[in-house]
Amino acid sequence: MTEVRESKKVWIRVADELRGRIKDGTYRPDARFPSETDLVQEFGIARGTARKITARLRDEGLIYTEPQVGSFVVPNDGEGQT
Amino acid sequence: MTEVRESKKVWIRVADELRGRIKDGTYRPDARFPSETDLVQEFGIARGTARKITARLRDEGLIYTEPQVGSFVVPNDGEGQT
DNA sequence: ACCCATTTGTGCGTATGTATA
DNA sequence: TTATACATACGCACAAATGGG
Repeated sequence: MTEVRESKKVWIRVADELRGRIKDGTYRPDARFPSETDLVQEFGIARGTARKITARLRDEGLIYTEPQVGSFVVPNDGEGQT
Repeated sequence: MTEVRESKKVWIRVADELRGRIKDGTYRPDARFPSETDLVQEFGIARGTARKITARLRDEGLIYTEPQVGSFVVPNDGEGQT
């Protein structure tokens, strides 16, 4: 045991990674954002943690969620707007 | 507290029961295996739990699943195969 | 071809138990 | 005690494919 996890919280690290993907265009506006299950599988985290992460990104206004449908990247690049 | 440690987990208990039915011949080779809904009703469990159980039995090679059709007991009891 | 019930696949919402730091 | 994290478990909703009439 005694694993360090880089002394950073898992949800913080994953959220940061996802935030980066949105900003660098890996996840484009209006495109589908990974489901909770997707995040669980890709990052090997618990579903509760995945929920916490999407909730956070939603709170930051980066994605929006449609219940029973999925989450999507918020349209609006965030720059070219006068 | 009331110590109740009968292998608590629901999915473990139900999976064990179903595994037994396959091995004792209650569910015969090639016969239809209960659908997720059937398991929900018979054992009073949630569908997610039923899915987890069928996934497990599938992983054990006891049943196989055809999407939109159902699950079936794998032919071959597993006895000596020359 | 069409409807309809069934069944699996998928996705989110919620709660509880356990373990760890 | 609290926060984090994972596993389990229940609920609800919708899509797509299959199969019987």
